[in-house]
Amino acid sequence: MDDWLKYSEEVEASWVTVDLAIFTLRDDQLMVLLIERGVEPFLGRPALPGGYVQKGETLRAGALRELWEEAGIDASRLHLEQLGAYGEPRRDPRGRVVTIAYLALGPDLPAPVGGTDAERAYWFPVSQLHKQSYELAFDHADILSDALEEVRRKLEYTAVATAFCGKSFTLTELRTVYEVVWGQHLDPSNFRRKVIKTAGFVQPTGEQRLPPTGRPAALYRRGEAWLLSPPLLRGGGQSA
Amino acid sequence: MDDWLKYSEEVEASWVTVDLAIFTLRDDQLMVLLIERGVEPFLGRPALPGGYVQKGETLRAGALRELWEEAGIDASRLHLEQLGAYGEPRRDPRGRVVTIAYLALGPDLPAPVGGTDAERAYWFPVSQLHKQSYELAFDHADILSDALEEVRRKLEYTAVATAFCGKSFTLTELRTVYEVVWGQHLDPSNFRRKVIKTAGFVQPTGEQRLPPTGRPAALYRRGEAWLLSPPLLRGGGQSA
DNA sequence: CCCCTAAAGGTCATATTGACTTAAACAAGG
DNA sequence: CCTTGTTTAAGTCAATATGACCTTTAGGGG
Repeated sequence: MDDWLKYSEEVEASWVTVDLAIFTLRDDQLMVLLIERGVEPFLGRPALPGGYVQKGETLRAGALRELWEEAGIDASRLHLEQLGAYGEPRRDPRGRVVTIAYLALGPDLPAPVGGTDAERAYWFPVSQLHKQSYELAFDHADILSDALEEVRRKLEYTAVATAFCGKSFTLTELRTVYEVVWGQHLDPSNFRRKVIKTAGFVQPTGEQRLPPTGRPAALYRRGEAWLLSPPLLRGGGQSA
Repeated sequence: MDDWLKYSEEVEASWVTVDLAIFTLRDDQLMVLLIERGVEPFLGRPALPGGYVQKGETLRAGALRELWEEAGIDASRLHLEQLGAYGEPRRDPRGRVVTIAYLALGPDLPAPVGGTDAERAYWFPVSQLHKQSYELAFDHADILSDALEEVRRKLEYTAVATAFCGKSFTLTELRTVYEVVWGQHLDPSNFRRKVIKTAGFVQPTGEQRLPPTGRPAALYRRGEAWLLSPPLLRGGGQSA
């Protein structure tokens, strides 16, 4: 640690945290997990779940642990990817805190339970975020906004939409993911055609599922491909 | 800082650094800026430029400052975007150091000059990186690999290729960027057609440039669009 | 058996792509 | 001042993909 000395005036120790923007679909709405902060600063304010990275812990492991501690969610089944680092000097009143934001997606997840630092945890509809009175703690509004944009873009050129579905799913369910996340209607027929001919996106399980009414739907599971080529572009309001 | 106390056993102070993967094109080769480390650890080994973030400094400002200090490059004209955070517990032998990696792109840049912590700085051809004997310090090989993949993907759906060109450029120059970065030949005619009809990608300046021989080429500048729709996909080896 | 519903599959005009050809604009050389 | 070489620019065309529809199929319930 010798060569740190000459920086003693300019370099400072930092604390590193992880924050999670975790999304799921509940009754055809895109929901994000928020907590009500149980400690200062921003006590009582809504925030993304997160907390300090611990000794010897990878960033990813820290994200998984915080999700479990603050909301009782086992993220091992989730899609989890890093979003980026947020390190504005004054983003945390307690000192220099750099946070690594993670993006998580999962199928219809259980109601979360509050944890140690979180008074309570709950699913909140993304569509209601703009409502005044909903000011998130720290710079979490920025993080959440970036996370949303990332999800919407990733639906286009990766198979990440399947992370919102169960192990097997119908094409209608998959299309609903796109419709809800993009907030636009897609033509069922054209959507089916594109998805099926996109190599490695989905593969039929051979089984079926009965809808409440109507013809049985074939079930699919994720294919091997992660990157979609060609991608499913959301053009300007079209239908597939 | 009160609530940090209860974590005293598990939470540790960290040092935050920035590292830069900066690319440019020099005589039709993709080059990355490397430095030879002038201090321990990894003294004498090649590495990405980078260093500690200072007090009150944003991460981005730290990246710009390090680039100037270690290679004498003024990055204010460059395209600079965050790549992600790398925080494996043992990635730095000196202790817990989390680095925020930045990706920078610029037009044919001047030969860099060595700085304080860098014995020397130099442009290195990306194509030569796999060569054994070229083992970068820390986890910089991972960062560089991620940066390369990011550049290649971003060429597809953003106008970032223009960052490799000067203020005005010919379509042949722009095409060369794609060809060098993707390592694949593109049909000049089809490339022209796509670029021109992609709204907001480029706009003609009205001026021309005389090539060493042949018909004058029209000059273009960047358009207003950042996201390309439709994107320029690199399919499977085709021509536009 | 008939009706309702949702899935699955088909049609068709238009737009886009990839491969290729042709025309245009300069410099140099005889 | 006409020819040649070279590079940019523009055009052709068959194959494919897309967007907007329509039709058929396979259930359940009355």
